[in-house]
Amino acid sequence: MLSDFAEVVLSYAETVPAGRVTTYGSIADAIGRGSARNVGQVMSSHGREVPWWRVVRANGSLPSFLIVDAQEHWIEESTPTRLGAVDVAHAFWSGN
DNA sequence: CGTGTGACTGGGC
DNA sequence: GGCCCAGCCACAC
Repeated sequence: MLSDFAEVVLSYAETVPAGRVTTYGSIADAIGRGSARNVGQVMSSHGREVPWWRVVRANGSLPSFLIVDAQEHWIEESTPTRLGAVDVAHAFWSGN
């Protein structure tokens, strides 16, 4: 059973288009609930059901145990990256 | 109801 | 560039 909060976070993640990314803090901001940490917690427990590689840290990175898999997706979706992390300045998606 | 926890973040040094 | 720290807030105990 997912909490309402988790459901909102996951559905937002689903709306991020391929080749683009959004950040933990931005999601919390966009949905008007919780904080970046909460979003991270949701991704930790339920991220497997959504395109989790399109949800990154504010600096474009992800925790080490995911970075390798994420890079494969980024390459496949032509997401702009730089030094192994997403180039947030170019790939950031604000819900538009 | 109090505490601890965390795929986080921005600021200070 | 890096490290440390306080603030953040939903959730499980």
